Amino acid sequence: MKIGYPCINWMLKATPKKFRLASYSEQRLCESVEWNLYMLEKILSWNLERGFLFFRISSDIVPFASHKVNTFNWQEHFKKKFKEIGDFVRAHGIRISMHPNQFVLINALDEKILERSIAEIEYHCDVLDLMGLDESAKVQIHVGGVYGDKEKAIERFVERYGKLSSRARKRLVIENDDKLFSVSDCLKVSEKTGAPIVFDYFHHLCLNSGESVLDAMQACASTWTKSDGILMVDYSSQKEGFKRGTHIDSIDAEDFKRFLSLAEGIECDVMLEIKDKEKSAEKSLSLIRAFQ
DNA sequence: AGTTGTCAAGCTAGT
DNA sequence: ACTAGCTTGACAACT
Repeated sequence: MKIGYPCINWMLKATPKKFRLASYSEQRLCESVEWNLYMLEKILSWNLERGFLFFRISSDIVPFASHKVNTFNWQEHFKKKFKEIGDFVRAHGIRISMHPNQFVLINALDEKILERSIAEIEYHCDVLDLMGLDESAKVQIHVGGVYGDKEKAIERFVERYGKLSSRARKRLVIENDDKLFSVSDCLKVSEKTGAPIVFDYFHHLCLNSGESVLDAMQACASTWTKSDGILMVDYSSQKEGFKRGTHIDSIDAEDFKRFLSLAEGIECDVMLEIKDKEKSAEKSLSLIRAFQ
């Protein structure tokens, strides 16, 4: 079981450098990407020293990567650096994921939204391909919107999925969300597309069809083939006193131990989606050691 | 130097 | 009709 956290390391003050569309320039873009790649290297070695072998790379690593304003061939320009980081990742058996944001909706009704979504997915694939990572490095998205008819929304997802590039289909995985598409909905999508399912533990507690965590998790695990690697799990828990679905600021030891016993025996890599990032990740490692 | 409004993109539920 | 929330800060313009 590899443990990781998403995108940011607070201790290293490693947050991706961004800028506004209005300030776009090639120089600004290059400066940002250069910094972001430098920080990514820092994070990955920091992680390795402490035993974190799972990491989610921020979608902001290349600002405006899929925006039409960006005509710069950043892929070519940063090829060497991406490859170098990818070599490090492979040499140490680090697992990588990426998670495009909520604007990526491949079941959108609007063609323009679909077009932008595909461009964004292609960008994420570019990053992982440039790093030279195999198919176990994934790009995770949610099924998307319901648009008043869940069955039709699923059908649209399946149809659109079939038209994606083959490299996108190799990387794309779907994740159950907390409001619209549960694990059982995702299973329907997975059956028809072959896309593996990332099991989101917290989302499953928010939205399910009555299945146990174990059953849901096993069902998700069975959607991953050998080349996909083992099941990816997103872990978080409820921030008490806030509305359902709000992520906790710091890991809840009891809840995490409960998760560990529920997940016992299922091979998986766990991403801790918790606000204080590496701090909770470090706590989780000591909880895991105590658990074993 | 410190504060604050706003940021590429969309959906849904809640006010 | 409008906003918070989502993977959520931090850029950039203003005191």
